[in-house]
Amino acid sequence: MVTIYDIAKRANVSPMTVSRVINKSPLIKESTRLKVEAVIRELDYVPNKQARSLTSKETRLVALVIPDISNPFFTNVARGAEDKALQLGYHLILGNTDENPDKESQYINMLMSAGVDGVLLVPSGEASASHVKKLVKRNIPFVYVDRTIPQVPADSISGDNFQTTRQLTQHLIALGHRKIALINGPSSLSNVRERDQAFRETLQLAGIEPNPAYMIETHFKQDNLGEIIAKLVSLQQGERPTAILAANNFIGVNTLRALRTLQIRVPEEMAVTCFDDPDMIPDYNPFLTVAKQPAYDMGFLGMQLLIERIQSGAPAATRKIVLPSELIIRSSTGKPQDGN
Amino acid sequence: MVTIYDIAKRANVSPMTVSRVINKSPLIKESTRLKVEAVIRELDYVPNKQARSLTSKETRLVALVIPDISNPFFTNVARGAEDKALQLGYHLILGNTDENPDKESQYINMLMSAGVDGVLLVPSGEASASHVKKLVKRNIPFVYVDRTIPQVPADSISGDNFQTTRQLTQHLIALGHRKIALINGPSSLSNVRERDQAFRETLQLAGIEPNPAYMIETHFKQDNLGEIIAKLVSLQQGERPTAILAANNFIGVNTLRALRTLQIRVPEEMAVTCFDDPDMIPDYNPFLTVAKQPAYDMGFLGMQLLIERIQSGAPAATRKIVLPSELIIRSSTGKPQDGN
DNA sequence: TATTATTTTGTTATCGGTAACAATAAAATA
DNA sequence: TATTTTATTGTTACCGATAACAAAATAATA
Repeated sequence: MVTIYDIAKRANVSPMTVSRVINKSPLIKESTRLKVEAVIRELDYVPNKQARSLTSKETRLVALVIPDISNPFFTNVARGAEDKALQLGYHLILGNTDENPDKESQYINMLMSAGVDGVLLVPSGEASASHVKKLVKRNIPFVYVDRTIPQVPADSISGDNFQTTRQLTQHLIALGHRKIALINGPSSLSNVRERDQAFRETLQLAGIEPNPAYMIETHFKQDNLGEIIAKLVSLQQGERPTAILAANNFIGVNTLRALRTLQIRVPEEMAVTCFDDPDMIPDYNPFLTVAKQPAYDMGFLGMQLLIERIQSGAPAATRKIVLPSELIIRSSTGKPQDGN
Repeated sequence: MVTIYDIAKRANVSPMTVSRVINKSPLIKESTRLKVEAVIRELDYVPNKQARSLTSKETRLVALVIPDISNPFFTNVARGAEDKALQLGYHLILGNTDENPDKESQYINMLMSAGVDGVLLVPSGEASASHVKKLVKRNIPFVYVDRTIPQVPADSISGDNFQTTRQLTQHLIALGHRKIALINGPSSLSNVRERDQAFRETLQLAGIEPNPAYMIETHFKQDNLGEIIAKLVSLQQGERPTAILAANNFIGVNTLRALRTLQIRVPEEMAVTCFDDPDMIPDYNPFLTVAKQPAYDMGFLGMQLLIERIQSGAPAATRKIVLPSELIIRSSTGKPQDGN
């Protein structure tokens, strides 16, 4: 490996002078700079970041810890985060937690050891608090994306869960639905709690009393919702919900799949809508009515917040950015059938 | 930051002893090991990888350089690569090139400086040769994924372009199509050349002479194919193709979009099929007939090849893995209409 | 118990850079 | 020309860990 010592010898200067040239120090004579630069090019020298980090204390590595890159929502978050990181000269390390706090904890440990300058984190629940505190203790900046751990304050960027839930619920109500089920994620997630609350409030504002049988808690992963859906549709005639609001794209798709198995037509017999588009490339065969959250922007802006913190260009107080989402009405929602 | 020196002082041993404990050296007395481990836990010590890398010459960082994580094909590659990397104790750095050789070159430079131990690369064309050679020069192992640069040999993992193209083409021929257009990527990509060749051969084997007007070269990015498709369908009556084979998912989707704009029905007036499923979650509203390449496996196995090379557990000769794909027949392909 | 062998621990130098200070060369001033 | 400033360059020590060798502590043997 070519080092500054090799360059120094060949250019007949001291290593320190080479270091100064590399770092564009202004107190270098033009002639020596040219001489050194020539040798650098000649030997194809690339500075060793490990050695630099040892004194500078920064690695220019940041991590993005998300549940699953396969979820199109997080794919877009990742792309946004990567674009901003590249722009500011940082490298992005990717980690999938699968909503598993243990895996998340393992990751955080590895990342601290790898010396990342900061972390963009989608926490997997209350259980994340303990390892997030480790980041605080080590003074490693981090930014919450999509969800937060209220006990451990930090900058955050997320969708407007209240506005979005209201929008989707009101869309269904406006179509005439009054028996609406909410299939939500685990209540250990802050965004889940907000969606739950907004859902209840919106119903009540419309004079509909929330029905506990319609409030279902599951998780945000790819999975089989057969039982849950079967139970819902097997409710007494007149009790069966006419619409389902899925709290994320995986739940939305799994709901459709379960309904198909049960041979229940969408939207005729059951309207379905969800948070986040399940499609990366939605425009060729759009079907689901969704509330599309600005995933790319969340990643992009989140990375910006993070790097500002890293470079201490951020105010002391934690910042909270909430982005609105867009309701996209397609064909999975319609009026309820007569008799319901 | 807590260092081995802090641990050493507190445990009344030398730093070297601490180092030995951390590295599980067998020549440490049980009692001192326990004593040191206690202090390590007490002070919440995490070893500094930068310092380690300085002597060990390895960072346990690997990079995945792909065109665009937003393409579901590469999303799956990424997930596979990350899973394997984690399993073997490596961190994955993600880079999007957007099929742009300059951006790719910039990345490779940054990655070399970051000291990655290896690179999983989807090269963006012949122009990649120059920066790939830099990796060779620096002795940084890399593995080609999906495509290769034949001038610069290295391990590779890709789909079976011949078998897959044959499958798709034969599927169309079996349906009765004889006028089939191939909308391919840029011929600077090895997989594009293979698909082109396999397409011609399959046609000829069926006694169909490839029509130059049906062989179109574009690129693999999200884009508007309006003009290209308009030109195709405006061909003389009896000359217009009845089927389109798109060489990747983006082209497939863009083709559908352009056909819809032109109000041409799929599959009645035009059958459409493509490489790679455009859907991350395809099972809720499947439409496109596709040849699904095992993207996850490509990432997973590719990472395995790479890390074997890094740890010099690989044979000297370059290895080439070719994976078969699966034909998924859905509703975007059908028999050609009468009169064609 | 003295001596040798074996365990276990400590010292020193090094990895490739850079900060802090020292020294030299060139330019400005007396 | 001698002296002071200023512009450049060089030296030394250190970042945190580890390899290579040295030394001390303990156990085994005579």
